[in-house]
Amino acid sequence: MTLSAVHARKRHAALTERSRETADLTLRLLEFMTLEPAPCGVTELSQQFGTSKATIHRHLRTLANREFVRQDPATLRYEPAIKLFQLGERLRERFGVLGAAREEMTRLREATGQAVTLSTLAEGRVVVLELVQGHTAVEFGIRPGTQMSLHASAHGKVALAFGPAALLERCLRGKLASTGPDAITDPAELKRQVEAIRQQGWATAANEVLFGMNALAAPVFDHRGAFAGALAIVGSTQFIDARPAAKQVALVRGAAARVSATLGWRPE
Amino acid sequence: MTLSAVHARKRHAALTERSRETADLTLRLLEFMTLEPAPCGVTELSQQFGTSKATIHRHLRTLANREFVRQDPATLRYEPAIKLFQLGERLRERFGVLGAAREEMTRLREATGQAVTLSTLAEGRVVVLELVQGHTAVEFGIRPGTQMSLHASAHGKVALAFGPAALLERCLRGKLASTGPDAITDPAELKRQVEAIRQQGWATAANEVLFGMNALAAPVFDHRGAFAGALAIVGSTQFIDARPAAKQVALVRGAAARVSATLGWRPE
DNA sequence: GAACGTTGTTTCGTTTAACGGAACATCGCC
DNA sequence: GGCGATGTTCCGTTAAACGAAACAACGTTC
Repeated sequence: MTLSAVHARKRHAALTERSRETADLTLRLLEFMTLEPAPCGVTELSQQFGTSKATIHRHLRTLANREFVRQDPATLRYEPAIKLFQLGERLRERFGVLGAAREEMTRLREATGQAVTLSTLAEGRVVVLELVQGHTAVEFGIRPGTQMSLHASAHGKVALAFGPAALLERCLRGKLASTGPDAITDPAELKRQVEAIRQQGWATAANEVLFGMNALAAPVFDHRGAFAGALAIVGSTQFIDARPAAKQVALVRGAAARVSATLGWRPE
Repeated sequence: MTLSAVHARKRHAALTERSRETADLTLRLLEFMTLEPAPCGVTELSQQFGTSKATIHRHLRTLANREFVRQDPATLRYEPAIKLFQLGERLRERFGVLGAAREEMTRLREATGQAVTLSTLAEGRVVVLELVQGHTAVEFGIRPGTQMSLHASAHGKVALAFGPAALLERCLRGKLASTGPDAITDPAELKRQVEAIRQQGWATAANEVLFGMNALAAPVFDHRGAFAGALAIVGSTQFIDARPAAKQVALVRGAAARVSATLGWRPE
């Protein structure tokens, strides 16, 4: 092995997978274009990724052949195609908790008048799976696909309290970024709160994500008793107090428990 | 050039992009795994795609590095990761008609009691963008991401009537597959119906998708007057008659018109 | 209206990285 | 304990990805 080869190998290992792989560029392109708000041009992308226009063009063609992206006939620019959305929806349906929760979500909305959200824990991330709009005048827009912070949201704190222990440990080790006015930033305080949430079986997060907003979340478990997600009502602090009404707590916990039961969970 | 090389070249041209491109395999893998209901194994995939296990493994690693797929630590099998869902949701939000319609959709649901769906026309396909659940006991599950047939659904027929003329032409030339009990299969009949829909400004499709189900759809236009999608109520034929009540028609058409207005459309 | 500066696209020879066979490391099962 | 699965790694071969440069099709500018 030559010296430069050794260096190349080292660099490879060091950067933990550089853009060595060609397919990798295709994936990066797809992701970039999806996060970009407007269609992208070949030249623009070639500058962005530091490669030639020819390469970008070839990759876009590959993506277009599989209908992952499309080219606007008028502007000649490229953008993600509808297929990506359709595949994403397919993936959503994989989460059993969603099917089990839908009915209960609308019922909870009727009972509370507030918007209802369902989240799940996937790959260590809390992601909103579904939203049922509330009946209030102003609506908070926690759209499906949104990723909630672990330490500064009701969904996240429920996941910390009832999800795998490793998740909490990792979260406590990391930096607790302040995502909103009243977000928790002290690890000790977080640990204390999570413990309380585990005891009481529900969590709130007033002014943690957005000022004036609160959520009340309860855990859902699957047939093995493993954490499957969180069900929550979300709305103005005017309707969901930092110390929520006993009735609201009972409604959310009840709904979550019934979803758990649908998933085959049986309380010991 | 050898003879086999000539053949290979010919095959390449004939099949209009075979699996020549390597990135192409990555995309096919991603799509296949998403449509598959359960996680996939390397061996299984290598048989499915007719390549070596080594190749499949390398591609899966590439996908995993970008977090498009994940490997179940327990079973070692691979499945699409949550990122795909998140990207799909990003894409959905690109459709302006969705943001403009959300409020009106819940209002229409309140007024009619039926489930409300919004579709758009993307790359010649009618795709359901959003669903607002109804208040009825049994719910029809037209989930977001679903692709509706052009000729045998209310959404599709509205697209044919108010979308680009080329779409209708192409549809009339193709075969009209029967997707439900009362689906239209005769091109002449379809042409006649589409004409009527264009005149009256709305469409129904009783028993076309599913027996006992009907939908009532009206078109939405953007600021340029171009077809932007369709708004519909969907429910049992018990509630939405094949000849729907005048009030229902007025409600749906009114809602669609207000969404159009939000998009900047002004009636001449 | 001709010259220019864009854009996306194509070609082509070089070189890199994708390829598959085979060996390897685990695991579960009989 | 050996068998038959699995997923993973290695390595020499070769095919396909690469970038430079030429190209074609617009818009703009002087």
